[in-house]
Amino acid sequence: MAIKTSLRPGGRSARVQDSVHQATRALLAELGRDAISLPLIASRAGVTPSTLYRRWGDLSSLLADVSLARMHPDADPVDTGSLRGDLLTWSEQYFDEINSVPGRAMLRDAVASDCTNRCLTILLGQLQTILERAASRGEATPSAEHLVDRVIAPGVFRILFGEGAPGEHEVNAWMDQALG
Amino acid sequence: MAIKTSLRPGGRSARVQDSVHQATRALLAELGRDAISLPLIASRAGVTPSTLYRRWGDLSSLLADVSLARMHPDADPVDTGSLRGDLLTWSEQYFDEINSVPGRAMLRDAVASDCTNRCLTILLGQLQTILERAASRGEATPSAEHLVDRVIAPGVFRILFGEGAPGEHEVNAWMDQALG
DNA sequence: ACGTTAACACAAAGAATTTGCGTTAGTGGT
DNA sequence: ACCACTAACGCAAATTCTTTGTGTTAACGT
Repeated sequence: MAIKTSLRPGGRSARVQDSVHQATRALLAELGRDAISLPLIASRAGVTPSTLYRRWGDLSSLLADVSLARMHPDADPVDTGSLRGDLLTWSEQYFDEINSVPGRAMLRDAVASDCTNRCLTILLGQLQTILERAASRGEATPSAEHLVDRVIAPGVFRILFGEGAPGEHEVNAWMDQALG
Repeated sequence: MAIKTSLRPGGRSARVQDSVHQATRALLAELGRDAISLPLIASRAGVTPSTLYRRWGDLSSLLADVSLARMHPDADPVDTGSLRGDLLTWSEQYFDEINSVPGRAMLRDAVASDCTNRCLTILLGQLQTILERAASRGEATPSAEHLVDRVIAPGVFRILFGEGAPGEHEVNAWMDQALG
């Protein structure tokens, strides 16, 4: 179910959201993904379950929302001095993250709910900052969409459907083809 | 949850499975994905809900199992006379199918449960028959995994995270690069 | 044919989800 | 600053889903 982008972002709604997000992260760390329920989060956050059901719809949507919110303020991708280096270190880190147990759980929740578009937006944003940095260095840059098609998509597909994250060698080959 | 590959595939288990699969397909067609529940399927199939919970675990796993079972006996990919033609017509059909509303629902259920490996197996099987046919014609053939990385993964990624299925022109370009 | 046990039925207990209605507190207008 | 409006929440009852314990059936091996 889609997250309701609150039409009234004022005091109380924001407080509830903060409280719920915080409770979710705490329980996620304490008990793990499979041991938490929506009423449990509600009681920890000091709100009634019906509030969460009306606002988020179900557990998957709430967890995806919380995970994606945690993703935003991550530091900018490291600057290695070259586009190729930036992309390689960033993608390695990215694949490692979503290949971890909580990472895969987040992916599943994101797919189950309907915030895959937010995932893509965040992803494209990260790539964009890398690409703009490269452009400011005078390097020739492909489009972010091209990188997604040639590198990110194969990696994510393997993590979701295949035998875990792609090897470093393979990512290198994909990257060469994408940049060359 | 993973599907329990019944250690006792004899009469009764098989009958129950048939009944459940049939009931699921019927309800899926009558009411749609979002209106069916596990107890509902159980009552239609003439079994108790606890049987379904013990055997399939949850609704996503059951639906994914039913969908994947429907996928197997599909006719072999059409023979267009060339590897490139075979792959293009097959992939177009494949993308159309998983981009449909029930197709996307199936994908979500497959990701939510743990039968993504079965998805990949079926996929590789289809590609393999196309590749073997091409090999028997004397054509040079890439590996099935390479095709997955270069063509299938980008398409599936777009359907899951992006703006729907890739255009025919784009698939053509991907295919050219994968084959050439 | 017989013993073994996986798979199922039944039912009760427990948890999650939905829903109706009253209340609180942002929001916009005066 | 005050007031009217209503989105968002609290509460609680009703419903539905899920789990679990126990007994029974029937498939499988010998």
